[in-house]
Amino acid sequence: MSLRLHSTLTGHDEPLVAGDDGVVGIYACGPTVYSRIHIGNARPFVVFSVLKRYLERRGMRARLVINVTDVNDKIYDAARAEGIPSTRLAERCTRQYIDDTNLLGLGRPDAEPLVTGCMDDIVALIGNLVDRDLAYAVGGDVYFRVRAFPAYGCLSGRHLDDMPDDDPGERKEDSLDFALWKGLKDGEDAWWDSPWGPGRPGWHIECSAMAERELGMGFAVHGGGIDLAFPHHENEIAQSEGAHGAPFARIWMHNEMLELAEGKMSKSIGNIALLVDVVGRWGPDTVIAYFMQSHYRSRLPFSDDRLGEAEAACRRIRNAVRGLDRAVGSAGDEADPALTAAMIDARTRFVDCMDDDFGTPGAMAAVFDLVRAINQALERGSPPRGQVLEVRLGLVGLLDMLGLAGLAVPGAGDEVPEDIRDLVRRREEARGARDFAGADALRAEITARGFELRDGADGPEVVAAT
RNA sequence: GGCGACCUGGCGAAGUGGGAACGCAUCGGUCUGCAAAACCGACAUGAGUGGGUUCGACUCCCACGGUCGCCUCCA
Repeated sequence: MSLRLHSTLTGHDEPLVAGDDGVVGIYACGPTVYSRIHIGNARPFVVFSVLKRYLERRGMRARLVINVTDVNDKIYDAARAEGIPSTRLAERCTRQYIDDTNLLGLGRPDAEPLVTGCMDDIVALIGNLVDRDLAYAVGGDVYFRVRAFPAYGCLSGRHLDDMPDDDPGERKEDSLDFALWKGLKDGEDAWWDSPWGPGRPGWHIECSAMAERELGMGFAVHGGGIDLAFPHHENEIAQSEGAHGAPFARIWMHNEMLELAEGKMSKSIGNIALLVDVVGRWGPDTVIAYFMQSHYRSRLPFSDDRLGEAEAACRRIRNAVRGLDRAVGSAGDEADPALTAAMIDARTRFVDCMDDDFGTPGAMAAVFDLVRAINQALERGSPPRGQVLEVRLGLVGLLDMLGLAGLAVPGAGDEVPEDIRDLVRRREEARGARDFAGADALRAEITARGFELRDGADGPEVVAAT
């Protein structure tokens, strides 16, 4: 069974196949760096990072490329508003983007090209298109001649005849044509030389150039938010396939948008929640679980309630791991066959779901079924140490494929300070003396300090309140 | 106006032409000095509405209603 992914290009699930070098090349459009990224921007980062992770855990080789757009009108505007050079703003925001996404603990992409670092590739690609008469220079700008590329519209299902036929303005031959190179204008403080004069690349050409440079033509997966399908990805196809006469990307994988009560989250609307704030408040595991519990092609409501549910779900998994860790010490000697069966069943269902268009919700469901089986087994008796360790390893293996292995790691919050331990001891003494009023006062004190007391059969347990 | 998606229990959310996963919440139980936490169990005779195809549809087709996205910057 191989992994299949839904492609926007065909409207169907397509088999994922590695390139000739055995590597699955994945390119995802990254952020434009003019402010901190919001939680919506994080969705493709999480989706494609976890996709790569899953492929590698399944023994495939994958190369993930997520670019950084560090030249753009919005960067000029934001820098002007701040009164600093646009290059400085872009550098600062790029660093923040790296810092913020690092908080997720999903690792870095294999390559994160900057537009400013690929100017030669971009100029060469534009030159190629001009040579082929697919582009024309006029007054310092260069435009792509859309009607000269017959397949235009193949990705978004649009037909040229349906497109609005506006006034093309003074420079463009046709209103549909889009800019490959924008000549330097007043107020722009960063520019590059080109055969057509000083200026900067258009928004779409950069991704064509960077994807080809990092992955070659005909790579496996090109991704990004569904809102980029048109015109951005449509234009990328026109540029790259126009220049080479060869397929650009085989599967176009688009994630849906985050949704708020007021509509989708967008910098333009201003209803944003910054990734750094969301992760800071809920922690990386909750944020990743929040994404993984819905399918990447579904719109996903964003709210405190949703994150709160994800947190509760994470807690359920953490508790099962804690249960296993406790069971290692009190192990019996009779293996629990139902537990082993549940382990195998969960792994099979997990992989089936993941292979079917990256079905992370079904994969999560498989994890929860295993969690219940673990809890039931531990309630029934004490499985032997070997089985406990095997199941723990299996569970962590599944979590790791989703980027959630952190749920099995005792967090820093689990380290209980000595003064708290002392309060617990004093409460136990009070309880032993049947001084329940004193015991309850001490419990309130522990709670007030941000810890949660859990009385169990083996005595009290203290964990950091979440 | 053009293109497209979606409508599943209180909420979120999957899969599937023939038993409607999973999570949250709720309720019942176990545990406890009492709680909390944790765990266990229960929880949609039904999938926006109306037709059609089929032995049989939530799952396919059509219509209607509703929600939303793209068509301009957007993950």
